[in-house]
Amino acid sequence: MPSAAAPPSSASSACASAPGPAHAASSITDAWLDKLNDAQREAVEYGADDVTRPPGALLVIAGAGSGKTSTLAHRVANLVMKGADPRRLLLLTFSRRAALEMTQRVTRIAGAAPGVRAALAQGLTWSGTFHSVGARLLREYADLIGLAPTFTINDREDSADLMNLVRHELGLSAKERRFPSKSTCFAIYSRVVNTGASLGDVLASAFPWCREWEADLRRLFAAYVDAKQKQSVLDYDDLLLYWAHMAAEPSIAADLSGRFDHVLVDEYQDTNRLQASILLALKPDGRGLTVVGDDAQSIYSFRGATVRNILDFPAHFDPPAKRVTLERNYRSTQPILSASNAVIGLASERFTKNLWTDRASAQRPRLVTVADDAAQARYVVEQVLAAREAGVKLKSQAVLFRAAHHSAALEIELTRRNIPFVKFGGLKFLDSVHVKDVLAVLRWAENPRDRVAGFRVVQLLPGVGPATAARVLDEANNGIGAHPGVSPDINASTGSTATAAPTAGLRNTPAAGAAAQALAAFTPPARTLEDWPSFVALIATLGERNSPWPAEFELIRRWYEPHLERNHEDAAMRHADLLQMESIAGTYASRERFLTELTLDPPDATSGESGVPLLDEDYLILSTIHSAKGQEWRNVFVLNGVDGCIPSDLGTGSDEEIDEERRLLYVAMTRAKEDLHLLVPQRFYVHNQTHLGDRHVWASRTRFIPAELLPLFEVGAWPPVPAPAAPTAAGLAAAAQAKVEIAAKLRKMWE
DNA sequence: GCAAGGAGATTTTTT
DNA sequence: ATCTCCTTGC
Repeated sequence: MPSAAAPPSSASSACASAPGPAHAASSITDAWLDKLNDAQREAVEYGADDVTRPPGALLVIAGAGSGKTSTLAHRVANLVMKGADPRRLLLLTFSRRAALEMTQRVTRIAGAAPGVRAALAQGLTWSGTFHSVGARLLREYADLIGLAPTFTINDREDSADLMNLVRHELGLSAKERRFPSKSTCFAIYSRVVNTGASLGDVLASAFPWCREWEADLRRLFAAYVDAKQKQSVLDYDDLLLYWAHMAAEPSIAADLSGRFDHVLVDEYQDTNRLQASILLALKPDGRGLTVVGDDAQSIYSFRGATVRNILDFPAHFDPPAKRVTLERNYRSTQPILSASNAVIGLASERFTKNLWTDRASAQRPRLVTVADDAAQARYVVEQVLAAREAGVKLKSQAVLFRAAHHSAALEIELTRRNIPFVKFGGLKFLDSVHVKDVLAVLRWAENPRDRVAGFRVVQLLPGVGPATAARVLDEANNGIGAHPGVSPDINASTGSTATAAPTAGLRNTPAAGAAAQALAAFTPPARTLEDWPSFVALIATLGERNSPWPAEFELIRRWYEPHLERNHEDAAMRHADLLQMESIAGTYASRERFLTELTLDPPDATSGESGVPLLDEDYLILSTIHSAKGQEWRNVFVLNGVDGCIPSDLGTGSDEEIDEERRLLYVAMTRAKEDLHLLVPQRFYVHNQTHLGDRHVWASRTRFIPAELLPLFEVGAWPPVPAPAAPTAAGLAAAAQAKVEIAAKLRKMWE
């Protein structure tokens, strides 16, 4: 086994000293690979005979349910068995969930060889999302590229808030015609960064209604970048952008790419240009590079992901990348697969894979018409309970939907019936005000230049609004000064970071101390006087780092309590959240780790009113289709299979968008192993859509299942036997109409 | 001049 | 549930 003290860059010696596992493993190698089919085995063994000379690039096209994760895990395990140093493997996955699963599976698969298992357990350290790996590398190289090593990371909301601050400073909010909202501005900026396209092109293709603002937006983005650098703050895109520039910098590139012998990427169809450029910079000739993906499951183009990455991959290299296609599906029954294949077969762009399975079944996927949202919820609950009676755990059943709020009615029904569930996607625990407040205090303590955090924190005090907060922050900043290492060139493509003098990086203690002193000297408004001293004391304590890590969190929570109670009716519930967070905080090694990892890998589940179910408890899965990627369940329910939901009203602008919505339905359907239910509510309730108030919308079956596909489904209605008084479509329309009219009359009384 | 609270509109999907 | 605009009150 390689000695733990070996520096990462001394690969060959580490490998040479590790003949044990390779030899011990070879005797069992064949046996454990026998479970793989020919294509999988080809992908696993490609170029693995001699791990000291990594082979050219490998592209694995892996259809839904074709054992993609397992194949990737086997490949990693095989490389390690053949002597590759696990610490020199870079494993990039899409989500934290996927990263975790990968690590576990590799460990399990390699478990047959004890030496390998031990090597993996402590060695497979470079495994994570692009963003989290980027953050780690940037902290390591911060001094070399003029970043403060204590930089904090803004999530999307924080980034939009910063965009907003900058927008006000530039006076762009006071235009006669309304300027795009902060989140739109940020979305445009992010798209430019991630696609590598020009601002003009992005506006024309994705934000045509903002074209008139191009010049102002350009000014805004320049100021935004400037603000981030002055504040030592990075947004999500920066983690990739700085990484890409760093990897392209000759003085750093050799060291950076030299530390990884093999780079393996999962879900490659969901990467964007910027991520592809990082990979190419790390492995310019493709040696040691493996990417796995499925063009039919590309569902993140709204984030700049492009299928072209996967389609163009082989031709990037000379000789072209080796290509292996996995077409055998191990997950679903034949009827489910046939229906899914038919749906994706109607895409305007043809996909070449033809998934097959030998899992026969008489049960076709069900296409169930229900009256409305409420009936849909009742149907799901009854079917779920019936399946559980028959021995199917709640955990093996999932309900999938296009948009997070589509499950609202179902959540109410589940809560009413006391059925535990966990919801993935949509609003996060971290998005709630109280959690963000507390995190802002932490972030401000960690990085006193972080204006968004400070702005938020100071305004928690009664009597402090935007104007006073701005004055306080200006005072505090005067005491700190800009980070000396700021290199304005880093965002320019020609940026020469070589000139950026390495700095020791301002440790935040002096900066935070200076900020605290400025606060103490500040004269707050009269209404704030009472709360000021304890606030200053808190910031000073955090700045001096007088209390050890999780205790800091408790200090903040105790300080925050009165403000929480003053501002929120439901303080008790929110307080419980904070207590829960406090216990989570204890599981992180330091304040910095806690902040970084919470921002990059937020806990992605929220649960029903009854609180988070215990891990060993059984619970139903609710998930957006996006968050369901890579998962599988025995029974799957897809909600709202109607036009306007899938495809979403907002995603029907272009043919490409429609095809992406189609792939979304395909992804949803292919999650099911045994039983698939597609729900089609006839009537859809829209909230606050017009000034007339709420209204019902008549929906029709999704255009992705046209009449000619119906034979592939078991078509039916629920409840099966309509009650005698069941309203007709016309009756329902009349009722809906009457409701609106009565509501309007009642309002008229007071006009 | 500024903070605070209310009304009304608006909300896909995520690292 | 949140953002923005508007009014009221200090």
